[in-house]
Amino acid sequence: MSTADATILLVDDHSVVREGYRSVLEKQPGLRVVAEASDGAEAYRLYKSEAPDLVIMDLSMPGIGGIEAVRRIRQRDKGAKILIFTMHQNAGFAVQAIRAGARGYVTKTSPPETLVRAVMDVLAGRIAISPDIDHELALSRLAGESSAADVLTPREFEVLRLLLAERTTEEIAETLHVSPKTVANLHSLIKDKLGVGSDIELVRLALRQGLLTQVDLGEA
Amino acid sequence: MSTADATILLVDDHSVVREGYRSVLEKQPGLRVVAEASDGAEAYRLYKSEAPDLVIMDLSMPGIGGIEAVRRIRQRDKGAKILIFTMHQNAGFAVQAIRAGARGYVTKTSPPETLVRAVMDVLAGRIAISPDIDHELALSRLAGESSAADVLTPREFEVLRLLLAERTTEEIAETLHVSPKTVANLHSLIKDKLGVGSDIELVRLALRQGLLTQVDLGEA
DNA sequence: ACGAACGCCGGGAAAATTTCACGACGTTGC
DNA sequence: GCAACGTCGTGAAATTTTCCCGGCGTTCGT
Repeated sequence: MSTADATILLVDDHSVVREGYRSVLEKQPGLRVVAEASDGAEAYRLYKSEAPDLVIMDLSMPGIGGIEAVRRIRQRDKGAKILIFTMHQNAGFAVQAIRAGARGYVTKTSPPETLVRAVMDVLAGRIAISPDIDHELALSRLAGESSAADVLTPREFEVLRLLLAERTTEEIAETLHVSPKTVANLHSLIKDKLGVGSDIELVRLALRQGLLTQVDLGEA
Repeated sequence: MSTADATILLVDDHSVVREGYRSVLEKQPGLRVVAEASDGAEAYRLYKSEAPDLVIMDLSMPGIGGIEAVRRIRQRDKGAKILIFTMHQNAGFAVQAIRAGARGYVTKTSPPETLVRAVMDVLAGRIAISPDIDHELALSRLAGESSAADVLTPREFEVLRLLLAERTTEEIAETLHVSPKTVANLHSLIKDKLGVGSDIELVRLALRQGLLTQVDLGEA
């Protein structure tokens, strides 16, 4: 393989799924998978040490999620090329990911060609969005639809995600390395921005917008 | 390849993910992937036409889900061997799947060896459960698996229902003709009885137990 | 280059809520 | 009849939420 091969870092918490990416990508000449990570923190570490040309990242992962990982990597390296590859066929997530600095968003239901095409596009400096998400975005645009993703800043959105996923304010503060006070302030601000008065309404809103899927309810 | 190869049908709505299964499985001698489906209905059709020795199936898919597909296949063929391979690390789902007739339940976070091992076990007629799910099941068994419905008194249950449906403590107090303070007391007691620390967890618990359905969320 | 605007972080203090301890009342059941 | 329990409520303490504030860094328009 040539020294001009584009190097790739895969990030997904399912090893068999990474095997799938790898299998598809390595059939393409000019691409080389050089590292794999199973969560956001590991992704950040490997990005620093490997400096890959492209990161392909899932969104839902334990600990710091994909959005936060994108934010951190881009904060360190403004030119980083990150392609989101996820099961979430949700325009709100796509908006957040792109805002955080991702250069592409492709759903896992897409055929392998779409993924390969997107990888090439992002490597060439273009933004890549899979057709189904294009459609979602078009629909939400047409509907006027002010979603959570539109009114919240990336940080707020990340905190919202963790509020829905984790347990206590303290735990969230720790994963984000900020003070519990900050999380509490953000929590309050989020409810204000979304126009809900209670946490219960907040969860209902998140459910309606597909931010929390019924199957994503975690352990018993 | 020998005619004694075990034939496999893969069912998952993510093509790149199927590529992962295939890559892992075909490294094993004696296994042969003979068909792929991307939803439950297609899985059923292909099961009938291909009569594979084993089906590896995801749970969350468009249209009829994995559980329903298992049920249909088993209804047609009581000896069908179906292994669930899913992201849902949830004991409840595992119980449902096994009850429906699946012979194994492995999470996608498991290493490839675990999947291969489970495939072999199921082909040999054994039930295969991945270690993390074993653990979940053990925990829920130990916890005595208390559902909201049986630890709460009728009044508490009613208040819970209203908490999920209405907006404020005051509104609930009015519909019940009691003081807001009483509602707050009950609210607190309910969280205590159900062992949750926050309203967010409370909603998640309610969702898991089917107390709040997605359709009940009002308008978009 | 500069100021304005905004996102992000968190302290302090007031306001509101949650939690706890306690008692009253009625019903059920042994 | 009396013990156990569900229901309702008060008051006070503990905790959380909310609001207001300033500091810091980045982006953006002029």
